[in-house]
Amino acid sequence: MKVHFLHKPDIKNLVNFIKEHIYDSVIILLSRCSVIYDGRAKSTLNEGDRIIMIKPDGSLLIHKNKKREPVNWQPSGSSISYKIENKQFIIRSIRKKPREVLEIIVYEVYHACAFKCEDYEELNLTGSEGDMVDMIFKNPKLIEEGFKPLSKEYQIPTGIIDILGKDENNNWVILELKRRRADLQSVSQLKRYVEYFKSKYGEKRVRGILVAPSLTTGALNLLKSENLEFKKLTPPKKDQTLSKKLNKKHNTINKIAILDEWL
Amino acid sequence: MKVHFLHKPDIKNLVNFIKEHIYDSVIILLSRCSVIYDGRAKSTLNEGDRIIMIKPDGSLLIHKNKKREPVNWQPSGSSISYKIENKQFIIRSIRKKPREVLEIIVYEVYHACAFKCEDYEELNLTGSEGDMVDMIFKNPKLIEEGFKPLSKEYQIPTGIIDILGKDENNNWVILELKRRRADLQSVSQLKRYVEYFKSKYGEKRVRGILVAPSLTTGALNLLKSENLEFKKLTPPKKDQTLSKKLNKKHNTINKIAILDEWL
DNA sequence: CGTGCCAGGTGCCCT
DNA sequence: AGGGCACTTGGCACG
Repeated sequence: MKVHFLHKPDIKNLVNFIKEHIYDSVIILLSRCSVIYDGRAKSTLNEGDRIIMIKPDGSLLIHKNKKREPVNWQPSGSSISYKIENKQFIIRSIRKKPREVLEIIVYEVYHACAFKCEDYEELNLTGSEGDMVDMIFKNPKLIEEGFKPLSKEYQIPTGIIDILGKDENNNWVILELKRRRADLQSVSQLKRYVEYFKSKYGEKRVRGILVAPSLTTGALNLLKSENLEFKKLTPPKKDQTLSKKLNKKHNTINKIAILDEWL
Repeated sequence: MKVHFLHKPDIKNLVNFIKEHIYDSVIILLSRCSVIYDGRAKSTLNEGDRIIMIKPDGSLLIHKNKKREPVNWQPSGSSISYKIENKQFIIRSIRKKPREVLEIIVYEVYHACAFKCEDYEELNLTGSEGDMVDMIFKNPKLIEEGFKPLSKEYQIPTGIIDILGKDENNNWVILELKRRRADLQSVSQLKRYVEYFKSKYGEKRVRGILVAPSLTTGALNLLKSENLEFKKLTPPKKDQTLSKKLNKKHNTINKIAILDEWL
């Protein structure tokens, strides 16, 4: 059975339900609750309707009716316990390191379900910084004619250089890549690497290039005043076989079932 | 009615269910699905069991059985459409800016619920950077004897200074606060502000202090080599009335119902 | 483990 | 709308 559920369960049935499915299924509670959290920070949340999700890996999410982010949570690896107290159901999640305690006072559960969530597929994502790195190593002249990339993720005391290379005049070239619009922080990061290299190899022999699809105004100003350079480059989205397949299927079906309309 | 649900719905009932509750209730689908996303990046996710959550504000989450983070999502403000295609249910979410399209091919819905999620309470959180700012303004000698904070969030061309002040010798003092262990990036940030101030007021008249509970090794090294300073300070967790109340209640109840045990 | 840093980061606040 | 940045950031990869 994929899904078990209880509608408006009494507290006894709820406890048994949790006991049966915890650490095995994803448990979802549509509930009225309040939340206390104490850990890296500390928070309280008064009584209201929320969705509680408890995953088999110990992660716990409490969602409000808005936004992508949970209002409270505990990451995977946390351990769950629960008890009845004065006819209220209390869920406690404890994270060991750093020590964080989350406590949910559940006043009412409108609906509970447990989902034996079987999933053997991983996300296949493209268009990230790593794809930019690959692209530049395959085709270095995207940076400039004569650019020779030497190593990626090159470690120095002040951080990790995305791509280290040399230009046609044998100057060191430090690339800092950003998959999205680069900001002040990106410039500071590049500057930090360049300054270390300059202290080692001399002012004249080191260049720093920020590689990104665009720049904020502040970043551009700082970049110029620091004699750093900018190269416009957008992260590539690789052709994904599956994506194509699904889209094709999609299109084929469209021809057959023309009447289908988006609602 | 707080919660409506369908167990193992056929596709027609499912469509009506969605039509009835979308943009009004939080809809949760326990489903087998695949996902295509194209926007800032691009991804595919093959068939598997996942939890789909659609909130009234247009945010959409697709959760696997692990981790705190959704595997795919769309933030609030996105618009949802859906249709039947070859006996499969397809959900499409479109975000306008930046343009991002998410498409879920739903092969099977094991269970669907819609939750009229009424919530008038906001999270009350303490222990954040803002609390550190307040603490320092209330008690400036936490930084050092004679420190005078002058303004918070002081804007300069290269960013925003957390706290700007003067020391007892009338030097400018720039504080960069971190609520958690400070890293290389924190030092770079402070350095960026300090360098702007030095270029305006001269080398000798400007100090930079990183204020945080601790430092990474790399950050400490960089800080020292840049003649910046460190002041150990941990963000305060304010006494939260509600938290106390709940804990007290909790304790009182414990005395009454001693037999309750954590499971 | 700590260090460093990317992320489709998200969300908040300010101009 | 763009900028700057905090976040209980989470998550990953590497030493």
